[in-house]
Amino acid sequence: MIAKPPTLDDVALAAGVSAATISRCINSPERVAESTRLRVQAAIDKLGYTPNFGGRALATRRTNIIGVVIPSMANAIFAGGIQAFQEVLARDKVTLLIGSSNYDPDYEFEQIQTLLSHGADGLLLVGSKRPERTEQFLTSRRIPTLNVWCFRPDPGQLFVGFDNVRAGADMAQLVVDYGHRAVAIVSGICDGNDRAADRLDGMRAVLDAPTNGAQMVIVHQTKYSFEHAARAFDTVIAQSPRPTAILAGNDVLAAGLIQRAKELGFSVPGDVSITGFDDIALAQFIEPGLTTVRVPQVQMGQRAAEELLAEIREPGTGRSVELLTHIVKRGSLAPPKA
Amino acid sequence: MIAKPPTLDDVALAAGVSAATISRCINSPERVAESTRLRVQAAIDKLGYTPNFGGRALATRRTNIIGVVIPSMANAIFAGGIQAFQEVLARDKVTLLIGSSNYDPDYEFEQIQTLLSHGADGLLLVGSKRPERTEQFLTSRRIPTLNVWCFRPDPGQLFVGFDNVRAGADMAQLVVDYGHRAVAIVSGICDGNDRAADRLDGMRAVLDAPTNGAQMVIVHQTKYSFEHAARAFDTVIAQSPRPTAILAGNDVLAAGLIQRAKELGFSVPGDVSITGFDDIALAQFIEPGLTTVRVPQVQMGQRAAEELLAEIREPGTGRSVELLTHIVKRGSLAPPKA
DNA sequence: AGGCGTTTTGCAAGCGCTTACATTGAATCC
DNA sequence: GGATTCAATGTAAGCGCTTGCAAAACGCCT
Repeated sequence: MIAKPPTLDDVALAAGVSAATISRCINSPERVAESTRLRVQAAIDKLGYTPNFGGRALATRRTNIIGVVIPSMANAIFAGGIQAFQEVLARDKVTLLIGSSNYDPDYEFEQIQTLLSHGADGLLLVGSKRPERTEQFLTSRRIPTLNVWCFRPDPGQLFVGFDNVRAGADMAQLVVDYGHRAVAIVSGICDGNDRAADRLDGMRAVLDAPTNGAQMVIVHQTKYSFEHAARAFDTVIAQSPRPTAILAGNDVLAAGLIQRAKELGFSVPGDVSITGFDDIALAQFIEPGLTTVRVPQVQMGQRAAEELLAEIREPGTGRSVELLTHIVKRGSLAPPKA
Repeated sequence: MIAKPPTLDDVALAAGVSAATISRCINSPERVAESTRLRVQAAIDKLGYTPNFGGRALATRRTNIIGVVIPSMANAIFAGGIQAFQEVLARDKVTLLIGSSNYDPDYEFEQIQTLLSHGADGLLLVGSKRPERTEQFLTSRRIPTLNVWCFRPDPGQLFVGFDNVRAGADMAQLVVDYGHRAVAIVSGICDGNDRAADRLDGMRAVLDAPTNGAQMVIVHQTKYSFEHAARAFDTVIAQSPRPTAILAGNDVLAAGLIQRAKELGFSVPGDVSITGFDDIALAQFIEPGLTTVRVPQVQMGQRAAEELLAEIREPGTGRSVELLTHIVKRGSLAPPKA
């Protein structure tokens, strides 16, 4: 015997008022007389009523659900930011619908469609560039969308993030300032990943600048995994001239590089310096500690939530926010020997 | 000029058929003639139609959304499992609504309510024990619910997990077998966290068994953070007799303990052995590598998805699954000196 | 050509909620 | 005391979709 959940009408009957009054009790209690409100509340409690989601969504055209597509849940990079994002949303009873794209633009598109077909009121996406098809879909649907982990002076879009180009350049500059002349880059795969591409661009610009006297030995792109990073190390270290520093596109890569380096008997930073990007928890536990770019994850998540909520409630009111990164110096970067 | 998204009727008009036919094209294409289906599909594409979520939810009483409440997104412990869970669900176009409880039963209850009020068809929860109030709410709503990260022979509930008691006992036994006699435990906070409590119970049972000749020096409960773990180390190491091994309730704690130990000049495992639990990515990067319990996260996520889907489609068909853990030996556990 | 069984399609009744508008009744003002 | 306000409540029209039922169309047989 399945008890069908009570509906508005059931409550209305029990409280001896019309359904509309119940609805008002829930959505704008101030428009209802104190006495009736109490009576209605009693009926609601007695029946254990909760509003039906579909009915409400249908009538209001709002779901209070925000969709999020992150490249991956499997590593810790996005976790902190999402946690902060969700905490802010939870205050407004807005909930997260989450999908992951595995760094694949096609799959990202699919996830976006799924999220929207599930009624998301707005979208949080990572990065700024996506295929034409996706962009079109997004604009044609006029869904409030906010991009994180990047920042571009693009008036048409909303960003809460930081300048990957500059952050990459900063790190490269630091490495050059330490005296490294032969430098390698192990980047994430840039195709379909503007953050990786931007970081790489920034690093490249510095290393290629003739005034720095540095040489970019090799740029190696690989997937974000410890195993791929280990293999990348083998390739990179075999170059000639052998790089005295390796700039990694993120901390996962850096961790993999360091581990492999040690495995092969290279000392870090003695034989080779290695830098990361993101400052995930891992960075401080690796031996040596990872010199890396700290990304203001929590702040990014919070601001993103605020701006996206604003944009959803009143299109046009969300603001783009540029956050700053800074380099955290630990032991993995040092001047080259001799 | 806001273009209202096209509705079924719009498509019907465009294709010259009735709305019902469009609906059937989408939901059971085999019941529609090839020729009309093509015509309808063309109209759908032309108008960029996507079904309205509220309408569909209202009519079918299904949302294809599954709610998940995890204790925290901020650390990596649950990420892998959730990723696997979501991958399986994505195949069936089911999406995840995620909330986090911050290890607080009250907050968990709130999140559960929010998820259900957002229309979740089913629920994935971590752990098995929750306050009476929560249990009642859950059963009164008859929502298909599956618990992960634990396994109990409770016929009324659905589990896909492992036996934390046994896993904890196994690790304690290993430590005793290595010859440790003075052992400390740094556990997560057990109140409201049955996984932590179970692990602790398992460890305790072994250490208290008189035949083992071991002594449990102290049990210290603390929050899951590196900082808390560091402080826990200070307390634990000051006991007398000084423990030669510390069993940590999870890897985050273990990592914090090891870091603090090294900071204070203790060698691990020379002066003190430290073990973890969960085998997160961090475990292999710490120096020394962490001896820990590997939890079959991915498998757990996948099976959980399958069983929960089954239970939702046909209540009573979901099965509980017990998975096995095993210990991964790395460098952090060794026999005591002398 | 008529009859039969089998698709294929349309009709129309909801699903549960919100909200513009109408109605009621009480309070306020000349 | 009657007109005027205004707050509190009710009425009813959707919101967009699914689905049981009935009608129509079709293929095939006699």
